[in-house]
Amino acid sequence: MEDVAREAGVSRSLVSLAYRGAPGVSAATRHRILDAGRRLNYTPNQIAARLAGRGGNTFGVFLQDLHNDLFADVYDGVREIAEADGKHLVLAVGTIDGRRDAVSLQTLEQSRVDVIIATGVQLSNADVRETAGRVPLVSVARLVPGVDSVWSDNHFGARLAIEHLIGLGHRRIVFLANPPSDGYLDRRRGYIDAMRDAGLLERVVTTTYARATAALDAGVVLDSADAPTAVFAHNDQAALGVLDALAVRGLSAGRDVSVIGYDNSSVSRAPGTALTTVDIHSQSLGRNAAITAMRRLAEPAAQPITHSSMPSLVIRGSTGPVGPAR
Amino acid sequence: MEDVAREAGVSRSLVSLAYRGAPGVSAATRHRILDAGRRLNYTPNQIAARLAGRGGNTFGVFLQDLHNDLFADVYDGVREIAEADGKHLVLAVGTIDGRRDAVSLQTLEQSRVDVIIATGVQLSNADVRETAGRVPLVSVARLVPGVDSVWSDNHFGARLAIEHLIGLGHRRIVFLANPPSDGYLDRRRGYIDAMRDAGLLERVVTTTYARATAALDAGVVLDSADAPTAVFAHNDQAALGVLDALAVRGLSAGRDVSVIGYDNSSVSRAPGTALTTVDIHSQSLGRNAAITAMRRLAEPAAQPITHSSMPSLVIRGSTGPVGPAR
DNA sequence: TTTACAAACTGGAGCGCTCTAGATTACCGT
DNA sequence: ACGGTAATCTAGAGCGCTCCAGTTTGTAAA
Repeated sequence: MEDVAREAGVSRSLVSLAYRGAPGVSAATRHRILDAGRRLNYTPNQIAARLAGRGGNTFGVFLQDLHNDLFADVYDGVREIAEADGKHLVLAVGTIDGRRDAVSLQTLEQSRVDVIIATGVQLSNADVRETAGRVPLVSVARLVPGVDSVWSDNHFGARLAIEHLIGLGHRRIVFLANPPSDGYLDRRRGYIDAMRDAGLLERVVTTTYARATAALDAGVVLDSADAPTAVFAHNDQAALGVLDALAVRGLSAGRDVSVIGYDNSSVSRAPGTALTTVDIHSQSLGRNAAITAMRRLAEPAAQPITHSSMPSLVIRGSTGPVGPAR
Repeated sequence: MEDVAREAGVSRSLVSLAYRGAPGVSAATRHRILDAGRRLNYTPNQIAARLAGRGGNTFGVFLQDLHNDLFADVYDGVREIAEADGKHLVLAVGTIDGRRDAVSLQTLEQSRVDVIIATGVQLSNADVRETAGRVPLVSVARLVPGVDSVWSDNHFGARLAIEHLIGLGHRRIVFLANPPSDGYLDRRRGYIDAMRDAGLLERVVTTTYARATAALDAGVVLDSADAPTAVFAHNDQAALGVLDALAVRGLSAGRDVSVIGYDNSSVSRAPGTALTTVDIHSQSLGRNAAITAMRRLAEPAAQPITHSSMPSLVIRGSTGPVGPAR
């Protein structure tokens, strides 16, 4: 920067302003500076800028796993808003078993991002709250009491799914559940409540977040004596696993067994998949998370913000009336 | 850090060493320091560390798109190696149309990553070479002359695919191609060469990197008068698009029309998809990219490294003998 | 011409760390 | 007891930028 300043015959400060597009630099001088920079092959040093600067323009984004489309959808939403506002995004990726979550969040913290937008964190509410105590954090698609949350009503969504199945005549409906943990219990509860209300027997089978495991666990259920006529999966990845298990058995989704997912991640939209699912409007969740993050930065001391939204049912080919066969 | 030093009764330098787990700090002192840090709620500042430090432990990773499993696979491979070596990873995500690639790479450059590992860049060879001139760069799954590349022989892979189809009796085989651009022409050439060698007529239909577009373009082909009995897609995403187009038309992949993809991204493995594809061993590509990056850091002036590997065919359910019907 | 005020520009302090070179302490054998 | 080596520890410079508090220049009103 020193060199560029000398080359352009101005002070370092002015070079800084010019590169940031800040006001207070005449058009002619700005042009002269950028030209000099180009001649000297100068690239501003983001790192130094972030150390010296006041901050406020870097968002950290935590994503559980890159193999799950949902998180890509959320990211798209965050990016749309953040980018329009000139914010930088720093990514941290977790693992499907959640074992790296703490480390990944710590990385973001140590990179001094101004706010963390976290989706798919598998830490306990208490742990999330703890990091949120040190750096502003907005939780996406999960309600963490006391922490900014952009959230979709999972209890209601699960109800929506079950009522759809019941409407189709299904009575033996199993819930293929995520590992029980703080913040991810409401879909399960929604299922149980909906089943009880209908006077049906609930049956919960716990699986993991991995598609392959879900396929395995679904397989066991499908092969059991009292196999269900419908399975409600805790998310789309798991539902795809169910579809896998069906395919292996030569069974047809929607005809032989109905399967319904959750998230409406973009993969479920594909005609080849045609998964009936509960839409949490993930991209919009991402957008709202970014907006919430900005609000938080503007007012660091404000009360925790909770943005709730209602999911909706998207009916595709993987659900259908209960057939005579099973 | 100053505060922690005072609290622990040592110098700032020693606090630095203690937090980095560097040698030259007695066990007792280290413990005392970390304890003091905990008491004061201290978190090291990565940004300041990177500004002051010598560098060499931060990798930048460019991924084309989070919706394509291939890139997640590559990332997994990179992460495995990088993490084992204590390297930090900084991510930059492009867009499916490649329009943001230059900006994303610039971001990495400005974050002063020590080396960029790039997969799915849609810039020209010249442009890639230019950034590679300013910051060490290793290109993954694409051969950029003059730039470190970890690459799989696409020409050979395409041949493998076509020969498999020909072996099954197919003669009308269309190639659903990616937009022609530097570095992504070899699958197309491999297809053409293989077809010519077999005395067959080549038919190339260009599509994009988006699954939905591929479905559309495949649909047009499938509906045409001289519809093919097999389609070879430039990658798995496009192949999934073909599967979508088939599903919409009530056609069965493998029975009515054979479809073969490219990449063996993890989604193609799922039993519900069962896509025959060419395996580029993406995770291994990622691992080798990380290793190459380290080599480059160790010897900045060495000749460009090219790591080639041979793809292999993975036969699943989406290909089969040409039927009587079509 | 003088005064006033905005626009354009500058110098220097400081962000929180790492690194180098040197000062201190501990420990060993003789 | 003593030099010598290794293990600890410390002071201070500097990484490349932004920010603050000015100083200078330009321009319009008096």
